[in-house]
Amino acid sequence: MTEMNATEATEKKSLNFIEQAVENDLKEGKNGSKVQTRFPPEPNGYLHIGHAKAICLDFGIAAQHGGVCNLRFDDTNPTKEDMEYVEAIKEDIKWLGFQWGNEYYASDYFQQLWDFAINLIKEGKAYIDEQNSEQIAAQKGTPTQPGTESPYRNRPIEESLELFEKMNSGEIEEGKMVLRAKIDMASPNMHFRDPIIYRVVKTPHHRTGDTWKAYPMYDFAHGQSDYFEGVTHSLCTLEFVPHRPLYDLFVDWVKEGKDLDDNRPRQYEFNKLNLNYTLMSKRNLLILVKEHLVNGWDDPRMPTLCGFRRRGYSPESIRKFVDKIGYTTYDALNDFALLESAVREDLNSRATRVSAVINPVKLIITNYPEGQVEEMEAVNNPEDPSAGTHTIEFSRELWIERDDFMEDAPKKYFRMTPGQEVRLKSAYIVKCTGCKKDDNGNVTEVYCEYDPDSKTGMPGSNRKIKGTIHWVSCAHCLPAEVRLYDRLWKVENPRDEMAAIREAKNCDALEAMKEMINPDSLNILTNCYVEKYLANAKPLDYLQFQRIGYFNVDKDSTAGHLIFNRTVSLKDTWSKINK
RNA sequence: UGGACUAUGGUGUAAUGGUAGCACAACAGGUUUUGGUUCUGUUUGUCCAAGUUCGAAUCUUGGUAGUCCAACCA
Repeated sequence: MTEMNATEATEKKSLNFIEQAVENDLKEGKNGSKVQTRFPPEPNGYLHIGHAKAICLDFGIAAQHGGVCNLRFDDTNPTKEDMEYVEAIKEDIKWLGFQWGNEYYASDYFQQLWDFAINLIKEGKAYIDEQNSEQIAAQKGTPTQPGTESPYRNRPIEESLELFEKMNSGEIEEGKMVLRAKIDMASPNMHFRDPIIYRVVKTPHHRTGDTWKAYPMYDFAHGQSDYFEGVTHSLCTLEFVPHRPLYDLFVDWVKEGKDLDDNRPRQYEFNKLNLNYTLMSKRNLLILVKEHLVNGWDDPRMPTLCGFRRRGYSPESIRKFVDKIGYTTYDALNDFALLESAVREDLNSRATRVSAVINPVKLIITNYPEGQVEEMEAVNNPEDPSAGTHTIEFSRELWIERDDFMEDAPKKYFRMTPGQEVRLKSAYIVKCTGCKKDDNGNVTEVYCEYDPDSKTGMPGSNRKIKGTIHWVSCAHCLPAEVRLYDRLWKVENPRDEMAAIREAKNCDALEAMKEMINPDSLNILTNCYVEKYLANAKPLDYLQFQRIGYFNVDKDSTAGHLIFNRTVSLKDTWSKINK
């Protein structure tokens, strides 16, 4: 854990149920009172915020007890995996603020797992099944009915041994045979009904190439890998609860006499993250990317960590959010507003305040001398005096937000309207005198007169003025593109909704997605102006466009074409009143 | 109609047999050179029923509702 901030570290709170279980294990002296965890992603996609929840726990539990958390890539299915994902995953974990101990790969254990499988065959605990997947599935039974035994279940050990070698040598085609553990076809736990533990895959593996043709399944790799590494607490999400007895069984088998009874990994399960208006599963995110419904894994509308990063979320805000939602065994649906409150809270304390006008209309100060330019002092962050100030040029012609002028304003409108005084942030108090309109009645220019004694810092500025608006000087600003994001999905629970649509329309995932997607999730504004101070802003410089929201420079931004992403808007009580 | 798991304000989460608390959201007000921030206050909750107990959100039983499990995915 690298950069925990003070509030995170000192905020004392009750232990979650996993932390309590770990404390308890320690007290009982299990695993020699040692803690070791692992974060085990499959390199088949980019990490999303649900993974962040797992990462915070895996690394957090280890750190709490002076243990280590290793990174282990669960790369047992070469058809889906790629080194591109390995690199991206490592980058995202580091960005989140965590450092793993060792970097392991399940593929490093292929030989050990193979040897173990051979032993099981020799002990009569595994056999080669030559049936196809349909036959095997049919014999599996149903949750309410026991399965039936494969005709190959009791074949001679020598035969299984020989065929297993052939599965790996390339002589056997994919799907023609599998290795199954001989357990219990009548078990109420479906995972015990002679689970497939090895299958043939001829796609080259991203690390081991074509060395192997027979690959272990998840259930046959995970527990053993944990055991090989010395993992004590194997933390995963709730859908693996039914796998736990199998996890324990295989660990028992692989340990067999080789280690102390108590020295073993134990699986603990917590609820995975569900966010409303968000689709989380990697399978579906992959469809979004492949079908170009979004612009890549790091599209700022994606719930991926790289998406949040590009959008302008800080790693601290994501950790804060994860900390707030907690870990339980309840299948919760979290409110996206909680994540937004976490990022606002974090960015409020650190973002540099700047001036940007995203929907401009010209303001002319009719009594301000033409050609005159003043340098005004702008506070970088009122929450943090040490952040200092920067200068911003002021002149006769300014851009202000179109929203900040109304010819006929309602009673509580504190902004620019004829006859009303308003403060230009960090500059002068002005009184609106009117506006000019085109033939269609659109306002083209707004006019005002300034009070020369009211400059910020001078005594004359200490007047009570209801409204303060931001501005940039027309002759001293930079054009910019601003991208406003809204939720990607129209429905609150896209996961359930998608299932419902697919059921009702008998359609594929893509079609259901197209029906749920929010057509207004991206709004590109090309006619924006920002103050010159932003000429050299970089991605990951956290910014607040005053009175608008938090923004971040997009990775595609250039000096000649500035692009900003809105991370999240500021809370806006006015728009609520106005409704 | 098999097994496993779960149920606390709108949402999430605490309470470990002893005052139901916190955060977000919502609402009202004060402060404010961001209608931001901040501060104060308000509204809203133990799924149902029976039992055990001096005492139950917590333990028991029975309901009800939800989640997961029948991939040669992880």
